[in-house]
Amino acid sequence: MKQTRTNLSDADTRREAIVEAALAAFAQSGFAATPVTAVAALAGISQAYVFKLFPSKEGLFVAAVERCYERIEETLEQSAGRARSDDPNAILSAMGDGYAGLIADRTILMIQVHAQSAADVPAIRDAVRRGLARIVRFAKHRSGASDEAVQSFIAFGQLCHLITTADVFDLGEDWARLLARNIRHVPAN
Amino acid sequence: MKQTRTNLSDADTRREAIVEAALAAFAQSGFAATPVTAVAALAGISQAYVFKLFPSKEGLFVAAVERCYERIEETLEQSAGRARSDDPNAILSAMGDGYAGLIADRTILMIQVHAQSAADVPAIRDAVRRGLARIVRFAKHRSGASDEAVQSFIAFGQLCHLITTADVFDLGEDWARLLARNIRHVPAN
DNA sequence: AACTTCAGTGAGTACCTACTCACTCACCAT
DNA sequence: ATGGTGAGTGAGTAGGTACTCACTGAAGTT
Repeated sequence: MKQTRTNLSDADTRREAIVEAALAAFAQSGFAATPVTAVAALAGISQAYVFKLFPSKEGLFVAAVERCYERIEETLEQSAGRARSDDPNAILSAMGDGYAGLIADRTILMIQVHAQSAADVPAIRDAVRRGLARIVRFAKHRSGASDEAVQSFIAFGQLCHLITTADVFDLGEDWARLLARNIRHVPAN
Repeated sequence: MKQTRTNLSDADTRREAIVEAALAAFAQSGFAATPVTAVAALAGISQAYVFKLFPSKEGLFVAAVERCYERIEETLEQSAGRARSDDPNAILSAMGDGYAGLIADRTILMIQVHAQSAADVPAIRDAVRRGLARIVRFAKHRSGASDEAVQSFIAFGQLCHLITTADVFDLGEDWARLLARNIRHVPAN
């Protein structure tokens, strides 16, 4: 029995730290190209202990993807509360602002891109589906916007991912300006 | 001197075959997770010879990405010719139809997704940029549509990629139908 | 003091993979 | 025949990486 702490046990604290490190590490190089040692080093522990707390590299990646979508939903929720009116489009727009801030450091954005790329692994594909389901449902019900508006919200989010991964912002060329027009972009300080 | 053939030399024929094999192999597992042996096996030659014709795995992948965007541009061009009217939106719509057919077998779609995921490699990021530039410029000038319409064309293309990688078509759930609404989808044969 | 529990690790194992190199073989010109 | 050229490969090398396991050490329990 462990009731000396009302907080998480030490192992759970570690698990948290590892997921956080996994977000950062996998965001950099993706699922296949990121060794578990990189995650362990970032978390400041041995690689062996990572495998004691997570069943496999795949399981660790799935945990990171889940955390990623949780954080997106939280962010949408908070920013929806900051909308100036109850107009569905105003709420969606506020969510867009919040999301732009969230992905400023690219971590959450790149995890999604890498997860999409690794979605041939069934467990990863399922995690992406569950995450998408959460976000789409939340955006729809919280904003009350039309299906078309929510779909467009997601579509332009994907465009934003593309622009960011290819570093098209601030490129100056005609096609680049066309793509990036009116896309919210918070530079990563 | 080699002028007994007006066609490609044998080495160039091989190069072609290898790029074709690379498209298929990399589309399956992505850049990092696809060994060059897989490409070689698919092309029916030894791995050593692949490295004689391409400088590195990275160079091979870049060649595949370039081929991918070439094929997209060709497809857009052909399908634009089939538009029923000169109305910009009709032309863009015809391009969308053509693209939906092109990505039916997922190869061209997945190469783009994997390239985006591997875009931290400078040469790959540049290939993506060049490809995007071609497509955006072509779509804009050939259709004569507004910047907004072209941007939307690309954004919904990205949404289509997401839906496809996560296998959301035919999922039946509310959020899945919302996302896939009016997205062209040609089932793979 | 003896025992249990649990966070944590060093040092493997077994396998994979990018890339190289010395070599073969078929064909052609002289 | 002889020698050159270019397609093509078998057999490496060097390094990386997912995952395992026997172990340590500290803290609590009895």
